[in-house]
Amino acid sequence: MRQSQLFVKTLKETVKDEKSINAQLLIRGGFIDKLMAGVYSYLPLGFRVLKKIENIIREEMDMIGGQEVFLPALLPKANWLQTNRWQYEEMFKLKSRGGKDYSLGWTHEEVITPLVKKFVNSYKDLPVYVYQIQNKFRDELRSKSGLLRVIEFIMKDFYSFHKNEKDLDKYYEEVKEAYFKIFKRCGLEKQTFLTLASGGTFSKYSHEFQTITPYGEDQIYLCQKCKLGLNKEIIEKENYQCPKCKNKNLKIEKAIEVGNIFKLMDKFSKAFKFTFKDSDGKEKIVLMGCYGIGLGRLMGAIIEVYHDSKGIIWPKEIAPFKVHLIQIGNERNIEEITEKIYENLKKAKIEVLYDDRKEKSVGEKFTDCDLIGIPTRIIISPKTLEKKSAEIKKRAQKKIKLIKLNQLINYVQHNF
RNA sequence: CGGGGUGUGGUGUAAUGGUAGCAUAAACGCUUUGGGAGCGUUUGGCCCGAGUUCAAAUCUCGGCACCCCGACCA
Repeated sequence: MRQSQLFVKTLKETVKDEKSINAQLLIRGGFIDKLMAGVYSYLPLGFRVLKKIENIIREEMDMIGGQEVFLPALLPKANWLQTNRWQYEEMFKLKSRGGKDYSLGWTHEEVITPLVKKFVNSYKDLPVYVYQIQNKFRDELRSKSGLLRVIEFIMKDFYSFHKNEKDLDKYYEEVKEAYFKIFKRCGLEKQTFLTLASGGTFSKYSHEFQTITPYGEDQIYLCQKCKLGLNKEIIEKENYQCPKCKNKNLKIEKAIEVGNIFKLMDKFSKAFKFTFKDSDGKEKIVLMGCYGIGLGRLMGAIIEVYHDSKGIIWPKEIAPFKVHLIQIGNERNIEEITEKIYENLKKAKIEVLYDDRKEKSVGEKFTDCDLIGIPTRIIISPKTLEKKSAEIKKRAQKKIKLIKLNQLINYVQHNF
């Protein structure tokens, strides 16, 4: 993509109505735009990142047998009455002209449970794994911290249906592993810890995936021995000791909840009378699990972890582009050479953002480059051309390297 | 929802009752090209409404919006 054609421009200064790092950098870099408190538009660069995250999640969910669907966001009152959640405070409600009540979906158990029930009669039909990636609406009392707490957001919600607890337990562990893979691919492997949370009425524990950053809004207690995280309710219940390894050396860390998984057990299947005929001929209740990841929050969390004073430092797999190609100097031979490199990078299927802006000063191009945070920077300038080379620098590192022009594409293909 | 704060060109700011100014961005021209470069010209603004006053960006009231802390977040 040519930077000269990007309709969104970077901002030089911090905006005054955002304090959080993720919002500042995303807005200044032209990744997102705020429509109102807690509601953001994703702009071309930001949408590319979002799609990268979405695809990672999709691949890992498909890998464990997930079947992707797309459920409505506009939901009927009747289903919420059935589970007694019509009065839930965080739910946005609206009325049609004819006076019918609707809600915007803040979670989808009330849709997915009766849907799957329509097709499942026998133990032979189980288990079922279904997920979607879709907008959710939650009437939070206070949106805050940029993408970390919003009222409209894109969420991957995954639901599993099982014939018994053993099967649910086994699958729950598989999802846990898939989640670790997702966070690893997003660059958060070292910072993200499985954390025990209260399971509510469903089971003893639920699990959160907490990413440690100084700017997190949650607080967890990380066991220094087994690296299990505990939230506040749990440590009080467990008497300030890790329930897994009985260690008492717990360190308080600030963290962002980037995912959570629950065993719903029969809470929703009961409400919708979702039963099946088991192999012993008996009618039994279906057991459910649910597994969520907020995509925007994950994106925000990544920035809270990966940035410096100049801007974002995207992890490789979710960066909007792999390479930021920058032309310095407007002499015709420089332009011709850079254009050719741009075309060759595209032909080699390397995602490239090409700063072909003629009127911008060198300093501004560098500043924008650092702000946008694409992993690899390639510069073509009179200086590099003297040596028939291009300069390569990684965003996360200081050292620069000259690579001969005729080896450039090959080098990029094999090293990044 | 309780508390605190803030609304001035696209962005960032100044003017505290008396001519709305500066920087930056944008447009045009010329120069310039390894860390937001220079000169000249130009365009564009007081969140909304009511009130006080000779006079309101400034004071009062109401509304709207945004940020921060807390509560809330199966």
